[in-house]
Amino acid sequence: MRDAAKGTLQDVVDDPGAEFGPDLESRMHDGDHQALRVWLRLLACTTRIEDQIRQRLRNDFGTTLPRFDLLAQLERSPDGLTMRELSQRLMVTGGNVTGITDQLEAEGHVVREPHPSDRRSVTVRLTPAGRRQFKRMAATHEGWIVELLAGWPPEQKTQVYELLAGLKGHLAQLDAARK
Amino acid sequence: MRDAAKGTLQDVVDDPGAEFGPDLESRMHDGDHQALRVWLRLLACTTRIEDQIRQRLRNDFGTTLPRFDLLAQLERSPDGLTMRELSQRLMVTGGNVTGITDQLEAEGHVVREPHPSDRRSVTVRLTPAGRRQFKRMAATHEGWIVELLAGWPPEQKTQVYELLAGLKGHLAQLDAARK
DNA sequence: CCCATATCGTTGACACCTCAACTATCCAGG
DNA sequence: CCTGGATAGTTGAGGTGTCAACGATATGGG
Repeated sequence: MRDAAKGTLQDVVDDPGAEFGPDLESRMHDGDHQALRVWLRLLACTTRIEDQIRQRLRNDFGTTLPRFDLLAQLERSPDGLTMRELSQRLMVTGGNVTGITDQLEAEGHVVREPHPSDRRSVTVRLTPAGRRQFKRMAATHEGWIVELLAGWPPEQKTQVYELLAGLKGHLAQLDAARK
Repeated sequence: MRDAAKGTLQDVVDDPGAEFGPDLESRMHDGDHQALRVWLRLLACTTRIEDQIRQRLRNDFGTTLPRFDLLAQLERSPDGLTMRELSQRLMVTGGNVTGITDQLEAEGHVVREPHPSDRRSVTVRLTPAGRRQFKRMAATHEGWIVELLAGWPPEQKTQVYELLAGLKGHLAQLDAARK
């Protein structure tokens, strides 16, 4: 650890990470590994964007990000999804999906229907009101994302998108190897 | 919306985002804006890494990510930090910092001390035990990050790091303009 | 048919996180 | 001095998230 002559580190060390005010990156040390620097910056950016979206969803639509996310998944699955499928797609636990679905059901945005062939299972479906509400939010939401990501010209967005594919593939591979 | 002849979109549309199994990106539509695609992939990657770290911190050290983050901030501030400073650096609310500090204080990892000149304020400081515990975790943690980001060769890490600087600057600018 | 095993969804305990309200304290203008 | 407005930290309510335990149902091997 802390091998100052590591070579590949040098190209990134010109930036101690303190140029945009104190945030997660302020936990960085000069000798820290390149990967840690990248990770903290990635995390800081993602968190900031997520906070913006959460706040705007609250102010403009009186809803929350997880509710919006669940509606978004249902909206592109006209036949509905099981709790298990929702859990996988949202990358959260089943217990969590139960709670969010309870909320959305109480609001009248989704319904739970018995699964035709498997009595353990439940199919969650968008109501017409839920679909309307989602469509109304989705357009605005997309505008927010465009605004928040305007720090990148289109070519750079493409570049990031493709770089992230590499990371995503590696993470999926680790996941598969871990089982 | 949904202008199929937008041109700058084309370079990224070859990838419907369904190649790594169902996750957040499965909420994508073919006509969606490039920014939305980038955002969902960014979010999916960050979430996956965060989940890994959270799980390993739990299994190997019986602690949580927010507690680790708070210790990390204190570790590089030998004179301690006020609740306000912690709140800013961790990018969470003050009430949240109160709770996490309560936990860490009960565990004997940090202490609250009265601020010398401002009686409203509190200085939070690492105890020797807290410092030991953090150092033990930090080394392992860095290894995890290196492993999880191994999907990128060093040049690509540098590239991402620099691309994210642009985004971060833009977001900080939006923040400043919004007040 | 029966049973071991696995899966689906829910529940409860607990941690995290935000917001809004509140107390205590500081500070600047009168 | 002293009063109004800002700031530091805490509290409580409520949504989000995890994990572990649980009942109900499915399924495949005897």
